[in-house]
Amino acid sequence: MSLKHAILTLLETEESSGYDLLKQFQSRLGYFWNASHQQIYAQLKSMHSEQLIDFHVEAQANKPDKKVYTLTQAGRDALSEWVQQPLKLGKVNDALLVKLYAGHLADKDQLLEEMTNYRDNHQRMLNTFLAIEEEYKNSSAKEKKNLALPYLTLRRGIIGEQACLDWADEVIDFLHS
Amino acid sequence: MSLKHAILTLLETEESSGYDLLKQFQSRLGYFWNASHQQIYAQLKSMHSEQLIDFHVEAQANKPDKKVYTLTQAGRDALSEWVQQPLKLGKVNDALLVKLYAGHLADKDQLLEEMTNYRDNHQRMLNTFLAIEEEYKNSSAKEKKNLALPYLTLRRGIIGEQACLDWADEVIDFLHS
DNA sequence: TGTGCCATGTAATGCGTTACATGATTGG
DNA sequence: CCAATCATGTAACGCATTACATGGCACA
Repeated sequence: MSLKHAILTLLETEESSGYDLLKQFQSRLGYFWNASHQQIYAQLKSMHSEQLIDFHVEAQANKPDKKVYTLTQAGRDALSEWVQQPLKLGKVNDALLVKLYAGHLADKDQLLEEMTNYRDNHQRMLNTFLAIEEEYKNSSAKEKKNLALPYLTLRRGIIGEQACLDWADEVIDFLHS
Repeated sequence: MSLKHAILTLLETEESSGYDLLKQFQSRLGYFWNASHQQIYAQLKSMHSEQLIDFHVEAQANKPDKKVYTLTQAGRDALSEWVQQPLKLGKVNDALLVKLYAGHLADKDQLLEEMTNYRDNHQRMLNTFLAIEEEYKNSSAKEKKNLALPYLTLRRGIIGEQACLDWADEVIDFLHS
């Protein structure tokens, strides 16, 4: 049950609405967590009933009202307790690899298209991450210090995406031969 | 719903019991799919009721009987149809990155232990994969040709694990500084 | 007038985890 | 004698996906 902790982590940095959290997951945090709006709203509701978070409604000009959530003390405590606990290894479930494994049942062009599509998607992600890295590198020494840990998670994204591209190139080469 | 297709893929290569499938996921296929025995047995049951697979009971000396499953024609068809369909991008949910992001709430030693543990696990995986790669490289030309696609999925494992190690080293360096 | 963004939700179904349950055989 | 491996399952619960639902504002 870690969507809960991902949300606590984001709220610890800044108060946000469900919609804000969604946007964060979709953009710069896409590397480490993904969740649908339905999941997020449901989770916020249940966290509120557990009193880990609180909210106030904020009216906006020309936009719908939003519920802005903040951590309670109990939420802060739950988060630091969780950070202290050891994790177990995450599991890998990669449908693309299943498909490749069974690739003799598809035709080469089909697989090639799948692979180039995969490559393009990861190239796009990598570009996004590299742009964020540039921003980080151009920030002040003080900011760099504050953002050191988030920066390391970004590095995971960059290194991981680069690995995806390297592998995709190997596969594409093979399929072309 | 892809555990189903992962199982079809394995059965397409060779008939297996639920237990055999579990072992395959745990060992050499660990990189691309993981599933618990409960999940596997439940899935086999439901696939059998959909008539994608068939089984016969095999008695063994000094071991419990086992149910050996094989693909039906419908199963074969379902698999090739699935291989033909485009996939959507898999989602990333990495609790370790959430933890690092919120790492200012933990103490350095705690994080270091978590990271070295992570590093060790991935080193172990990498070693396993490299050993399998050696086997592949020493096999006959004919076998190499047959195993070309599974070999590419293994490459994904090797490249991915290497990326984990590189990243872990960056993080560990940072935490030591 | 239609597309897309902002902003929030409910309901049904499907997938995964945890806990519980059994029982023989092999090797140290 | 104890632990591990082989081999199979049920039941309860929690997490994720898909489909359905609403409604205003901005921009072309």
